[in-house]
Amino acid sequence: MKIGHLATAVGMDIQTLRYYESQGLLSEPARLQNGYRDYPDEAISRLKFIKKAKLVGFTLKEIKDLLAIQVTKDEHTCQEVKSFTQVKLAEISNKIEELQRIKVALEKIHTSCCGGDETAAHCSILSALEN
Amino acid sequence: MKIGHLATAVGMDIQTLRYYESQGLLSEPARLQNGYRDYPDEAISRLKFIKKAKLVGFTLKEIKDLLAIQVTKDEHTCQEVKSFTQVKLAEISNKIEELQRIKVALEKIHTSCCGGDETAAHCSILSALEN
DNA sequence: TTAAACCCTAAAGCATACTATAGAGTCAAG
DNA sequence: CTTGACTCTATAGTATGCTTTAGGGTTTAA
Ligand SMILES: [Zn+2]
Ligand SMILES: [Zn+2]
Ligand SMILES: [Zn+2]
Ligand SMILES: [Zn+2]
Repeated sequence: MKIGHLATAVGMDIQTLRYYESQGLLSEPARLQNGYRDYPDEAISRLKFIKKAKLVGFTLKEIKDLLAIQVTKDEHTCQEVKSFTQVKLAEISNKIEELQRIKVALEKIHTSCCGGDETAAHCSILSALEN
Repeated sequence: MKIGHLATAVGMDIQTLRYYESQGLLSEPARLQNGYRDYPDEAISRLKFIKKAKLVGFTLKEIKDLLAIQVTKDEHTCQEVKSFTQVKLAEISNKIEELQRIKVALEKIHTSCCGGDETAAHCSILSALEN
């Protein structure tokens, strides 16, 4: 399978596939005599795995590690795999908390402003940022 | 006031101040005869404004715009200022929603995994990413 | 006088995940 | 035989907010 075909099959674009290869997420495929990449069918499932993992927030580096486990499942444990989701869940929870903190602070100054069309000389948002 | 003093006063470091200057958040200060920057006292409050604005999620570019309004409050309206917090609130809400979507999806696959120390051959996390 | 502490500029590096550009070879159809 | 579609490599650019590096001047206290 040539790269354009693969890209279409998985809904990614060609440069992205070459980029993933450069980052070690996709192993170097065989080459045709003209030098074109020639992917095996498994490349499709590997890329779908990558897509799903991205959807749940994993970085490419993490996905690379997950893929390494996936191809040698027998040599790894559920514990090991679960620690990935554990860590990522903690990260995401922290991000959410941080954003909620920001949101609350922002809402507070937002609601205090009259939003009118008089001059901002008395604006409580600006005052809040000044003090 | 020299840059080191100012940096200490606001708890930022020197390079950051020079960076802010390069980005137009801090106006170019006067120079001493030896070429050293010589900041007026107002630089402190300006930097505190920047810090607070960062804390509620504004980017440097947005802060630059807010500062421009702040120094000419009379020529701007509350409406105008409030639109900044409005937009930012929407952005943050979206980010939170996206993260919560991810979190739910991740929790789902996380809890389905036994987390045991047998081999990952049957791991439901890997299966979830494969299908 | 000399060493530490402070200041200067310009440019590059970092992290992330691509995206774009330049310059060039290959292939199939008309 | 040429045009368009496809592929290749290598390199640089994007966004964000710094941080680091390199290579030098200046000031102050001992
Ligand atoms: Zn008002
Ligand atoms: Zn207002
Ligand atoms: Zn298990
Ligand atoms: Zn498992």
